[in-house]
Amino acid sequence: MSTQPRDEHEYYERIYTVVEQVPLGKVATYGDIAAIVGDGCDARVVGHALGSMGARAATVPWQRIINRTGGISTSGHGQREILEAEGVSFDEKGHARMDTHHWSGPSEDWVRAHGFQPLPRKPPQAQLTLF
DNA sequence: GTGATGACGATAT
DNA sequence: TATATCGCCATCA
Repeated sequence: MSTQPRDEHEYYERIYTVVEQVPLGKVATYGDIAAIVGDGCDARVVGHALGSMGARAATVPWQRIINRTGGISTSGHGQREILEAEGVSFDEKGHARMDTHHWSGPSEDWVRAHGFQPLPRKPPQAQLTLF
């Protein structure tokens, strides 16, 4: 089989499923969602998926997905206001406090149950002034 | 099948 | 830390 048996539409569905796992008051980056979905999924694909779901937006917390800089990539959708209503704090520069509201990722049990990939976190001591 | 686009990420300066 | 440039992959024309 050169081509994969799964439907192309399921590729986006997979992304929506992961995004729905983001709890209230938490935010995740496009890269994080892509990493969990795996299968070569990238941050750009996640952005397109969220913009192409249409009616699915009513059930998918797309507003909790922001770029790696903690800024809002969208405009005219009041995404920042929604996040503030969710309890997410923003910096004076318009950047969300990723250090406080960054989603730790889904439970490994959930990930394994759905056949997804764990969230590969970067080494924490790399930016800590461990002296 | 090729080229261009896009709700991005990482690295370099 | 912010800006600039390249790279990444899927979808559309």
